Parts: sequence; structure tokens; C-alpha cells
Amino acid sequence: MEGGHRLNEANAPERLRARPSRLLNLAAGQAQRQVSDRLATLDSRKWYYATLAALEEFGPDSQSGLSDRTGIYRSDMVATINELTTRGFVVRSPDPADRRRNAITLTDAGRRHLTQLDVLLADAEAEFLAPLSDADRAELNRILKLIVGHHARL
Amino acid sequence: MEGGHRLNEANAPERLRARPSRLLNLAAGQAQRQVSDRLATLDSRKWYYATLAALEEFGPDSQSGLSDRTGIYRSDMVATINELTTRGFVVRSPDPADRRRNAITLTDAGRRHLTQLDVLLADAEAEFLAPLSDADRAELNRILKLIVGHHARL
DNA sequence: CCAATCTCAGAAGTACTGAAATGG
DNA sequence: CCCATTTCAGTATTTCTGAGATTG
Repeated sequence: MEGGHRLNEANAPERLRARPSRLLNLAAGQAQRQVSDRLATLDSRKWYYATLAALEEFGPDSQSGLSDRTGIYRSDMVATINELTTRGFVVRSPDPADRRRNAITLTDAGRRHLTQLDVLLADAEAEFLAPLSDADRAELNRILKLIVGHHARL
Repeated sequence: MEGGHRLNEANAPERLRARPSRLLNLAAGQAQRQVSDRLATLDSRKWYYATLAALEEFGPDSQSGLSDRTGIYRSDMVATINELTTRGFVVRSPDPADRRRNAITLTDAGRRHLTQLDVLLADAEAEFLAPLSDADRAELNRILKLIVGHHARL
């Protein structure tokens, strides 16, 4: 879970080091790894967090709705809900108003788990943003939002 | 190669939208997709570019050396060199000085391919950096380098 | 005997496609 | 009959692990 293969960016060719796409990729990979590692300490993962967060903020929803809100594909949402159900974090029940749908509901245990994940995520982000000043963090957020907003549906 | 599943970030829960790790992930995914799509027009990919770039800048090298410079795992470098060899972009020959090693050498065709990939990458980056001013691009680069430099080998 | 290099086989997470089944 | 939702099965790519074979 630790050692092996540390990146030696200083040895990389200039053509690579200069590329924004590579920097973005490396930084995202670093963030991703720290986040996943922390979530794994509670046998959890990104998709759980996204799904629980959507349920907490917007209340019970269909799998299709959760897919829209989180960006997780519908086919993958099936497995996510299966696992969250097994762990008792959500309940899946048929929607009486439209029987094609499942109504997914957050449980108290799910809410507690979400709270724990928030702490883990804050820790992970504190770690990979460590070299940045508060001003830098704000700048990074602003710039990334420009990119994401530009390319997401308008 | 196009349609389906557009991200509707406006509907995402605040807990997600606010997370730097998510923004980084989405932006990197966007960059990644644009880069891969362009490289694919020449049946090429990121790893080809990284490997050819390392060979161009530092001259012939072992697979292990290329792995260090590019960040590609040694096990994956095998397949990369296989494919580059098939396409005539590199030559793999035993290193007479140390017969455990392969000496990987860039060919003229490889150099030409690298030049073409440079153009494609510039196009891709122009596209996903489109919403940013020059100052923003410089800021983004500076901040990402702080993160990457901090977490790469010191 | 130990270390380095190359190679192969494969796990695991993520992103994505297509189609069947059910119901509106 | 058409459309939406859920589910399943499967592809592709990337990152990463481990182990065997060869050579230093």
C-alpha cells in the first residue's frame, strides 16, 4: 500500500514536464490516491461518498436521478446501490408512484458513514494541498471551475 | 465516441462540487479525453508520446530508464516498446555492455511521429484551456507544479 | 547468493456500451 | 408502439502487484 515506484519528475523530459495535461493528470492521480487510501480505511470509496452526499442533500431519489447528480453511470450505480444496501447505508424500495423506479433512501447509518467520510476527505485534501497557500487554493479552485464549467453541459 | 451522459455539474450536491479532489478529477478527465481522442487519430496514445519524448531528449535508453523518466511501470513499458517496435518508431536491441538490458533507440519514423503528436497535443490543450486567460494558465501551471513537486520524490 | 532487468499473467478501479426486462 | 428505468454482461484503459528467467 506504500512503497515502490516513486515518481522522479526531475528526470522527465521537458516535453512532458511542460504539458498542462500531464500536470493535471499527475496532480489528480495524487489526489485520487490519497482520497482512495483514506476511504479504504472504512472500506469505502468515492462512489459511496458521492451517492450518500446526493441523498443527504436532496433526499430520496431514483437511481437515474442519483446517476445524474453524481456522474456515475447508471449501470455502475446498480452495483453501488447494491453495496450500500448490503452495508445498511441505504434502502432500496419500489417507487409506488412509478413502478419502473427504485426509491433510494438514506438510513441513519448511512448518514453517520457520510459524516465519517467527510472527515477522511478533509484529511486527504489537507495533505495533498499542503504546499499551497490559502490564496493558491482559492486560485486553483477558481481556475478548475472555469475549466469544468466550460466543458460540462452549458 | 461522442454523445451520451453529459455531466450536469449544476445538479451535483454542494459537498461534491466544493471538493478540490473532484474538480481536479473532472478537469483531468476532460484533458485526458481530449488528448486521447486526438492521439487516436494517428493510432497513438499518451504512453507512446512519453516514451518517444524521453528517447528524443536523452537518447537511447534501457526500458528501466525509460520507465523512470516517463512514470510508466516497467511491466507496461514492455508492451509499449513492443507496439512502438511494430510501428517502426523504435528499435529494440540487446545492450552489449550489459546483456540484461535492451537498448531502445528512436528511429527517424519515430522522430517524425513525435513531431506530429506535438501538434495534436497542442491542439488538445488549446481546447481544454480555452476558457482560461494567459495569466490563468500560468497560475494553473505554477500551482500544479507545487503539488506535483511536493509529492514526487524530494 | 544477491541485485537488476525484462517479461508475463493478472488484479482492481474507472469509464463506457449495448441490450434485455419491466412498466408508463 | 414508444419511452424511461433498472439490470446484466461485457469491453477498454490505466494503474499496480508478483513472480519467473536471465544476467551481473
